[in-house]
Amino acid sequence: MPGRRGGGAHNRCGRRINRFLEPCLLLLLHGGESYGYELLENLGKFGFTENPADSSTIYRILRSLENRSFVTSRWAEGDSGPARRVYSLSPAGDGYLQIWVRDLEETDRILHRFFNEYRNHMDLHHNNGKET
Amino acid sequence: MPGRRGGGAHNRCGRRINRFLEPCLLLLLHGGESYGYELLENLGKFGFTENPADSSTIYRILRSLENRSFVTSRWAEGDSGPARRVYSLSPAGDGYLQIWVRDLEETDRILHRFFNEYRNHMDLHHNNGKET
DNA sequence: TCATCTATATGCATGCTGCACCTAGATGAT
DNA sequence: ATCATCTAGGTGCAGCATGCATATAGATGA
Repeated sequence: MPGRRGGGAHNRCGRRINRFLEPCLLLLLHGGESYGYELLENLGKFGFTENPADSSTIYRILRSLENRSFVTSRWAEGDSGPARRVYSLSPAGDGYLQIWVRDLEETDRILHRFFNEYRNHMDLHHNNGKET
Repeated sequence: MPGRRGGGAHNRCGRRINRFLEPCLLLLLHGGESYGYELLENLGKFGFTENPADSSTIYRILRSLENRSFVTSRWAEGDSGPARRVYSLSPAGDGYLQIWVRDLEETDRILHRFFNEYRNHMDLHHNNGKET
């Protein structure tokens, strides 16, 4: 299948929560300036199964954050290897991270309301669920 | 702005978690057969802010579930109003709901790993966070 | 007849994301 | 010198998910 191109989001790994990589990157940058390639490696902390995202997504999110003035960037000569575009969190970006956290907390509440509905329902019907 | 059309996903209400309406509908249908318009009203249980989704999304998800044999449908004359397309959960659909639940539990773990990273980081830097 | 509620459905635009691919500097091996 | 490989950043494309606008149409009551 050589013509097989694109294919969209089959791997739901990074897509469970919409734009989730964005707050992860903001949080990493809150710890100090960094650049795309390094951020990509540090995203492992957030414990997705395997590597969290394609590099293209990372670079695109970083540019998007810069367009909205949530980060700033400068070119820096690497000690070794090609030059790096180093990003720093701006005060506005810090505020945006706070907004993201509150948004994710709301997501968490929604998720748990679902779990409650589910358990409630399964308790009433007390069939199904796990017995094979 | 009369020409303003489309506009995509500005309202992130239903989009926090990807395809989240699907497991909600499956859970509702686990409680017994129902139809689009009624399901739309019952989605309120899941406590999104305001109404959870556009009706078009609901109808499309239901057809998509039917294409994958997770639900079956039949036409039923309403006691009042137009005919309804009544959906029932299939055994495969029940299994699919279980898969969704496990998937959402994984999403929950990822979310909480983020919260842990966040709190950890903010504890260390013990500035920022909430003091205005 | 007409407005309104119920009910289902389609068209379009936009946003997000993964895969394939491209460019290019640095580094070490052959 | 040439080449493979690692580092680093980036673009193009396709596909999916979704909200808004709109269309269709039966039922109901003013």
